[in-house]
Amino acid sequence: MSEERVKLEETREEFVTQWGIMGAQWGINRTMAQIHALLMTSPNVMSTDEVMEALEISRGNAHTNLKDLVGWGLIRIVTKKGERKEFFGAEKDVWEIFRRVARERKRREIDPALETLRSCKSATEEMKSVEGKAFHEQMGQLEDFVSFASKMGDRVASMQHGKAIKLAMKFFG
Amino acid sequence: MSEERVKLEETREEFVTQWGIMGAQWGINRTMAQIHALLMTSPNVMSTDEVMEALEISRGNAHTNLKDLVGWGLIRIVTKKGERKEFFGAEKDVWEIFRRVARERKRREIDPALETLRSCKSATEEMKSVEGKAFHEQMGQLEDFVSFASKMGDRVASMQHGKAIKLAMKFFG
DNA sequence: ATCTGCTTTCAGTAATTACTGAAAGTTCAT
DNA sequence: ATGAACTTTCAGTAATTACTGAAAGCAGAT
Repeated sequence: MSEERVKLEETREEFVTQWGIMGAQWGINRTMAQIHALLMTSPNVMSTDEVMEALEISRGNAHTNLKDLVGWGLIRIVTKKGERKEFFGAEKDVWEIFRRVARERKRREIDPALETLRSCKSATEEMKSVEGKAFHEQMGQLEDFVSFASKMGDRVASMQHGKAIKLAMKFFG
Repeated sequence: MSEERVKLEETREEFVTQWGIMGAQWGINRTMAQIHALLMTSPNVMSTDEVMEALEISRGNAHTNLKDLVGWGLIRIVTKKGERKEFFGAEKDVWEIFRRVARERKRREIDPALETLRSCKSATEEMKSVEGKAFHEQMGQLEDFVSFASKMGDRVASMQHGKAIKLAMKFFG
């Protein structure tokens, strides 16, 4: 039985590591992704000190990344009565995780990018040269695509899990 | 008329900068994204030296990132007859860009991550403890979601632009 | 007012990632 | 074989990003 414990912990570490790598590839800081993985697979909420110990990181690092994760809406602060310290628990439902990430990335990254595309498009609105027209056209296509994808994302992210599944079925069927 | 040139170049720089920022946020190296932006908005193919000059970067840097972009299928090498040197031209169709990025990210990042999820899932297959079962279940949900999303991506990416638009219309309609 | 237990900040440092530039490699023409 | 015109590599360096740990801040208990 304790053998099982050991194997579980090993497996969990494998997962934490891989989730960290994946996060890094997608522009999320490695530690943040690892903390997320840790909490996602923790049966109980964890304190800052527990996170520090599990990942062998400093208090400052743990603190910053925990608060960032709260900012992304991926974990929540839990206070136990009688205890002064904060505990953290992760959202475990994958669909909900997806929705929150989608929403935040849109807000933080897509919207500003769209702003630039629009500005570049309108700055070249009246141009007469072939180059100017081509550039304007290219900006228009990018803007259309990005804003379209963004709207799609919104739509999907605001659906209930069940509805999304149904829609997906149509797709494959 | 030359005033227009100046404004166009300024605007193009704005775009190159923003595309670089966006790339960085999505885990792509800034310079690579900037070169991509530059070539996407260039009426003609460009040589390594022209890219170096336009972005004020070294030969090594230009070379590495140009070749990486070729690896992603986002730009192609063009050789002019009589000329020995290589020129580079970007795919400009946004749908095609999307398809290629989707395909590459799947191959490079999603598939390996899925591999780990499956391995973690099967390593905890037979566990009897509550923690073991919960972990196994969580891996299963993640695997289902990731592989589902990946399949969806495949599907969309292998569609013709027109078909995708139709599908999207159903969606909004 | 002071202490205790915790959270937050941040200057300094470490680790990682990206870039430079020069040298080596390649290819083709003579 | 030699050289010209390019491409490729890579050791060294710079820039960026992430982390540490100690100090400061804060809130409730005494």
